[in-house]
Amino acid sequence: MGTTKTEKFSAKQNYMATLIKALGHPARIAIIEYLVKVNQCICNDIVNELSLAQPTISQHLKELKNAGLIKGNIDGNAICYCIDEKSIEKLQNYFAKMSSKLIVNKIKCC
Amino acid sequence: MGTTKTEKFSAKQNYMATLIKALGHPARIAIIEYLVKVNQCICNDIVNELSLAQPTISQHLKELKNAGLIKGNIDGNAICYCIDEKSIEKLQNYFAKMSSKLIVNKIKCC
DNA sequence: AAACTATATCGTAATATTGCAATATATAAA
DNA sequence: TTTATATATTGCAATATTACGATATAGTTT
Repeated sequence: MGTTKTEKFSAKQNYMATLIKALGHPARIAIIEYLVKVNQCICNDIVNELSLAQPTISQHLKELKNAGLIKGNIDGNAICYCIDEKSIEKLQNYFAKMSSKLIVNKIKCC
Repeated sequence: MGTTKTEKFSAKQNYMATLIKALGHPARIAIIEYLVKVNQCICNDIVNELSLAQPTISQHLKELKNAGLIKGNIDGNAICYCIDEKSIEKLQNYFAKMSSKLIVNKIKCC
């Protein structure tokens, strides 16, 4: 009890849920939006931009990275982060497809 | 401690996070995909489609409804659920805008 | 090497989420 | 009006998430 029953859903459904869940927090939305704006930055830039403690930002970055939403490359003693565009494209495609299906099926609800 | 610091983020960021978070679970992804396919249905149809207990489905429907992703209308002794298309459109627009910004800024990361 | 900078990890408290049995509520059908 | 059908709510156990101080790790600068 208490754990998500992933085995009951398709691999695609679980994958999309993971990707979407990683963005389901305002701090991570803010991080992604900041990265879109500045293209690339180091963790400390985000710590200065958002007012959350460094370990908190680090933890959010880890989740975004695990989900495949961002990439991180070592750059001296810092780590340079940027968006993994493919993941955003996947999200865009997912919702675009869903939207078009909704338009086609447009039958008034109930 | 332990609570999301919503006051540190913009209303738009918090709103998008709420909408996205509601979809960040495979059961809710499956419910939405099912609703896209069948256009409208009652709770019991979903209970039969997914293999989760009725109270679990009811709880997921509540979350989807609170986030504004679905609508529910009383229909006899049942409740007819359908997708609120506006919310899906918002998600589509959000990621489409983000994608186009990423294409414009396309500078190799790090 | 010592001091500085940047980030990750550990540990922990507070809180939230997930899933379901039991039960309540409300309409429909017999 | 009893029975059946459909959904919501309550209560609870298991687990996950959020946030951060303290600390570890690793490269940079002086």
